[in-house]
Amino acid sequence: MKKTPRARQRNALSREQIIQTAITILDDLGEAGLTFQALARSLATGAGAIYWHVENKDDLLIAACDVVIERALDANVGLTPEEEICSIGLGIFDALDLHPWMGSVLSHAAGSMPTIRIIERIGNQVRALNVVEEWSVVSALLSYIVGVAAQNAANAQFALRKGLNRSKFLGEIATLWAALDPDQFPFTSSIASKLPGHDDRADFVAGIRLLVGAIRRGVDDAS
Amino acid sequence: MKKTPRARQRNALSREQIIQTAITILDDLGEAGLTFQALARSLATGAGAIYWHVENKDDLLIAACDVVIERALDANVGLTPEEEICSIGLGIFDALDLHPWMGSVLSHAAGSMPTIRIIERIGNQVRALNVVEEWSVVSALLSYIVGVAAQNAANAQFALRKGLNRSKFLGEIATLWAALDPDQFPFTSSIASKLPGHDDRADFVAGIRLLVGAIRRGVDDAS
DNA sequence: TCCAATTATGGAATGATGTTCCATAGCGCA
DNA sequence: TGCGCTATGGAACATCATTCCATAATTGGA
Repeated sequence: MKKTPRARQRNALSREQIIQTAITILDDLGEAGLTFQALARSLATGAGAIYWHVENKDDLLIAACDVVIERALDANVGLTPEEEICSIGLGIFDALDLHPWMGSVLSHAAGSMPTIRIIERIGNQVRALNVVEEWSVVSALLSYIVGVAAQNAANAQFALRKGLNRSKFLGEIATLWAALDPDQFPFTSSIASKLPGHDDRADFVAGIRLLVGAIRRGVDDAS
Repeated sequence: MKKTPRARQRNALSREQIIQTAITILDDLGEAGLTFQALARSLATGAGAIYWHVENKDDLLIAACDVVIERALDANVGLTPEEEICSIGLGIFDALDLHPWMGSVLSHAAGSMPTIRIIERIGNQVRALNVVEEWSVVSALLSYIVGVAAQNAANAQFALRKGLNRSKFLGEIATLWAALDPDQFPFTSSIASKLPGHDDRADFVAGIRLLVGAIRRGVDDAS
């Protein structure tokens, strides 16, 4: 037996501890706030020591993302497949809203753990719907959910970096859009006023329902 | 009159020239390849000079993105609104596939020019459909199109960075997924084999058609 | 035509970051 | 007690974006 992971140092530095600390820093200071120096300071150690437990920054970010995603997905059961898919989507939307740094991580984490977890949850519900092209449907739902949630998170992150709250941020964009040349950008300039009061979360669910409804209809048509 | 933008230096350094060179570098070397040093070398100047024409790297990236998006959107006319929306989506999908670096730029460019251009094009078509909740619909389409296209581009970028071509990359992920514990990840492990042969572009259009169809149906139901 | 102001340049400095290196400390085991 | 493995932490390194600054080119006015 070579593998005896018993107590090592006095104050053991563990991968889990590193990931948790990273999440705290990311939540508090945003994506740019997580540096190996800051992380080392928080953990009262040096940057080099962290690399013993973590491959590199990407590895750390994906691991952090995975922890949060796992938590976000463990709730909701006993609903219809359609409602469950909405619930999964909302769970991810809210998680990204709370942890905006996850957006860019999820985008660069193709095929890795956090994505797999989401696919698995959606996939099981889609399978329960007896769809023919399972993977196409799951792929579309995954892309929509992650894509929209990430977009929303990016706005939050952007607002945070500029020290504005969400509504101030949307107000600034609205002002910008309202000032556009109405001849060149008739639609965008006309829609500007509706931007601040807009409920992104509600539209997000509406989009999922649209997709799920269309899928359901496809199944019904075939039968 | 203070503003006389006539010929300045012998070999004038212009914003347009900088942006074009940046696009070339981004296409050739990927996102990480664009540094101010590399850009200065290509332009036979110093890094400092570039800052006279460009605010910072984000500004440059957004401007580069805008040029490509503008080109990608200037085609197609004379179709039905539904088909035009599909066509716009495909234009963006293909542009991101050809220029994978645009994915992360578009995600961080909320409310700025490239996004405005897309919204404008989609918005005009949606308006032609006489939808009640215009902005909600446009918002959903925008998110889906940019989200899915960016996700696809991220895969391409990731594959590029690992020196693999697209199918080798998908094959690697498929192997990874196939090796998952079937008890813990029944869906993902079962779907692994279908990953490499999968046509993302076709599914992308299918998703748009699903959304557009649902919107259309909503309009018909109301009338 | 010459001069001062403005516009523009390019290369050197700055500061921050991810990552690697390395001397050494803690710990289990013989 | 000493050998070897696991860990540690801080210094060193290379790379960037960005800022600074001395100075060149150009222009508009006297």
